[in-house]
Formats: sequence, C-alpha cells, structure tokens
Amino acid sequence: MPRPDPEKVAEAVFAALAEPSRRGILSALAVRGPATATDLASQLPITRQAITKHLELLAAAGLVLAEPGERRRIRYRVNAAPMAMAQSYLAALARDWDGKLARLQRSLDATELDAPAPPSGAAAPEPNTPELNTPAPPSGVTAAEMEWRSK
Amino acid sequence: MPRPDPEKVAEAVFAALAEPSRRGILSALAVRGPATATDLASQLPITRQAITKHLELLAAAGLVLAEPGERRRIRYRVNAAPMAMAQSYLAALARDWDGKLARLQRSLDATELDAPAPPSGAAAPEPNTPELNTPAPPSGVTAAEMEWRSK
DNA sequence: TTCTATCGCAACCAGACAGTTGCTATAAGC
DNA sequence: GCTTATAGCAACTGTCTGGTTGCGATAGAA
Repeated sequence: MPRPDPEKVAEAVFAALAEPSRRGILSALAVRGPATATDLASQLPITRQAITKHLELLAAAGLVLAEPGERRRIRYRVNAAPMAMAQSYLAALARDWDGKLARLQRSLDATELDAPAPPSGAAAPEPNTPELNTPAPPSGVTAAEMEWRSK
Repeated sequence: MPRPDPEKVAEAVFAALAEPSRRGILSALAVRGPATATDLASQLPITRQAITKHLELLAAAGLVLAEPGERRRIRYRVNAAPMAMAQSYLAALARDWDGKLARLQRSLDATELDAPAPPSGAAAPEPNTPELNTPAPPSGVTAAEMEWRSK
C-alpha cells in the first residue's frame, strides 16, 4: 500500500467536512459512539440511504471506519487519523501565506498539532498532469494541486 | 459587525480548499503575488470567467482579499486569517475524537459494548431545527452543524 | 478621438450531488 | 417456518457547480 498523497487526503477531508449533513453524522458518531446507517437515520433528519451515501464518502476519506457486527449490521466509528494530514496541510498553507500569522498560530496550537512541519521543497509534479504551468510553491504545497479534473 | 461563526468560517474554508482549481488559484496568488482574474486566466488552464467565479467564492470565504487598482483592475491577494479558524476547528475535532476513541477502544477491548455513555450533557437543540436530536459535542463543535439546508 | 486592458452580466451546458422512494436480499431471532 | 432488523441496488428528482461563450461597459493610455 503506497503512502497516501497528503494533499489528496486533505482534499477528501475538506470535502467531507464542508457539508453540514456529514458534520452532523460525524458529530453523532463522536458523541454517541459507533452506529449503523439505520441508527443514524433514526437520529438525524435524513433517510438511511442518504446516510449510507455520506458514510461511503466519509469512509473513502478515512474519517470513519466500518466495522461489521452481528447480522448484517455495519457500525461506523470516527477515525481522527486523516485530520492530522488536513491539519498539516492547513498549517503549511497558513505558514506559507503569512509568516507572521503562521507563527502566532503555531504558538496557539502548539499542543494540538502533532504533525511535523513539512520543511521540504515542493514535491515533483504528477506526471499525469502535463498541462501544469504553475511552478510549485516552495512550501509543502505541491504542484499536484494544479491537477485539473479531466472531463 | 458580529463575530463570525467559527464553524461557518471553517466550512467555507473547507469548501474552498476541497476544489483543485481553487487550490491552484490560491497557489498562483501565493507564489506570484497579487493578480487580476485576467492574469490568473493566462496562467491557469481555465477561463477568466471561471476564475472570477472561484475568486468570488474564495473572497466570500475570506481566503482572498480584493484590492481595486488602476483602471478597472482588481487584484486579489491571499489572506491567511480564516485558516486559523479552520485549523482550530480541525484541532478541536481531532482532539475530541481521539479522546473518545481512546476511551472507546478501552471499552471495546474490555466488554465489546458498542455504546459508551456520553461523557457530557447535551446542548439544547436549536429552536429553529426542532427535529434535531443529536446533542452537541462537548468540544467547540456547535449544534449549528446540525443545521440542514432548507430546500 | 481610437485603442487597449479589464471587468461585469448573462446564458448555457454537462456532470455532480444531496436526498428520496421502491424493492429485494440477507442474517439472525423467535 | 415467520418475523424482525439491516443492508444493498436502483432509479429518480431538483439543485448546485465548474466551466464555457457572447457581449457590452468602463477606465485609462496613446
């Protein structure tokens, strides 16, 4: 299993968290513990199918883990691991954009941030995006973010 | 001007960063400095209008600031301030989940119980969402995330 | 004045997406 | 066996979104 692209992970996390229904699902799981889609559908004002769809996306982002239980039951529980990558990504962006604010931020979040600072230069551009013409930023932000969706 | 809802700010930041084109725009601005939509359109493989749309969203999220210049020129520059809120939000989530996860793991290892008692009391549901019945997490995550889009 | 550079408004399009409903399959429990 | 609980597959719908093209307006510069 190759190491996941931090930016892709961050993107998935951001997309997941940008949607209120999904934050609601995550919150319900965090507060009440692992639950099935049916459980969640009884707790939240959307249907089981909608919940399932969201859970699939959340699982793809790594923010929930599916654990098969008794019968056909599948319980989902929250998983904080991808958050670290998303946090790193944000921290790197903030640091890059505004050195002063980033330093302040670092001092404020010194106890929360557990990801090491990405001090290295830009990663190599992905070979499958040849139309990229924006040079990679000197920070951890990679040229991969120049990847445009091919339609 | 009332204090912006941290969760709303974070949501806007996440939505902005979840999209590769917008990350590309932000990167171009960060690397090359303030630019107009027309500048950016010449640097990136999408049209000026598309750029403009993205810039509007980025401005709404506070991630870019528009600075009118000479003629009709409007240059946009990156603004890191909202990142702090997004980072705080992520940090609070990660901290909250990790804590529960650790307790949950211990509980699972011991008894296989699936529903540990919630450690804190529930926040009052918002009066405009009477169907909400998920208690707010004890962290900075508010019941506002229970807000469902009204269609 | 004309020319150049940039912007804004508008319409259009295809695909994505959040949510719904209907139905069937499966895994137990009784 | 029947019943119950949960999941999966599928289709559908309306809205949203990323991107395009066309056109005109505006602010200077020459």
